[in-house]
Amino acid sequence: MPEKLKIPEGYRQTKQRKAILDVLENAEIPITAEDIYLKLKEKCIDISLSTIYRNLEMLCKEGLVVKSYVMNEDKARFALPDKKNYLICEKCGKIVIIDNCPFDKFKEELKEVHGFDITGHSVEVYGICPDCRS
Amino acid sequence: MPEKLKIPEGYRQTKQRKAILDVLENAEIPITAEDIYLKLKEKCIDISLSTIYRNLEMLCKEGLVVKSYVMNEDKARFALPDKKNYLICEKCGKIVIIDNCPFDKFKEELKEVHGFDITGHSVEVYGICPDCRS
DNA sequence: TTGATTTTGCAAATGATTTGCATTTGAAAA
DNA sequence: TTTTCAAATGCAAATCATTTGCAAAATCAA
Repeated sequence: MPEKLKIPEGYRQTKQRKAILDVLENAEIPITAEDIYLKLKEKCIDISLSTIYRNLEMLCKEGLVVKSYVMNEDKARFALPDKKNYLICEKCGKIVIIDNCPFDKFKEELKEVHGFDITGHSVEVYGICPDCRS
Repeated sequence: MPEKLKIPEGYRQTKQRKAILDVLENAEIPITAEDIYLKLKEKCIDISLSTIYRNLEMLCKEGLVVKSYVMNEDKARFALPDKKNYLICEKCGKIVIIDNCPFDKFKEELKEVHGFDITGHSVEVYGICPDCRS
């Protein structure tokens, strides 16, 4: 049961904003701006693409959403932070979320070696999914 | 001493192709198509951007080059596979290559859990570099 | 309810990347 | 070496995701 995300302090509660956040909360995998547009259109919520992009930008800046790119795709994908690490099948494009990303263990080591304070990371793993292998 | 990369079998040896590969071999970090264009212009090698993009696409398909995106940047970066994992400073944008990516150890686990045959991965880590912290 | 301010929608602008096509070039064959 | 032809290039135009300007609509505090 995912706790409902709140629109960050200082921003107004618009129905578009809430609708976008709602789509992101219910998405299984990272989705594109257009995916959001279409999903909302299905629910008869009319919203302009620029509004979607503007909100996505705001949500990323506030850290509620993470933007990423998939190889050979020409558009950005957006997801809540817990869905930012994923496997992509090179054949069919299927995306599977990696839970419990082991990368966290590596943060300390990175800090020691490079002196960076790590604030976040994004992992994309490519492979062939079971369905495509057979 | 990096061994000179060879243009893949089945493709012609053009001077543009060799020049692009040469720039990539000498790059410390992932670079953009335009970086390549400018670097070659410095060396008085005139080449069109479309040729660069076409070759980059080919090199990616052949696995000699890896494409990636950096958050808040609007263009793709390209690098040899050994430079595909990196740290990015959120303040100054500095990029530092991660050698010996620990992710390899995780491949087996991913295969077991999700059934994917892993073919590659890309890791971007964000943080604040030592210079920007102080 | 009002008013100041934020958001939105629309259409136009942007900018990286792609594509069509005529011309040039590499390399296999003669 | 010369010939031959598919592959590669350069240029300009086309694409297409994303951004931006601006007037109208919506939010929310007073």
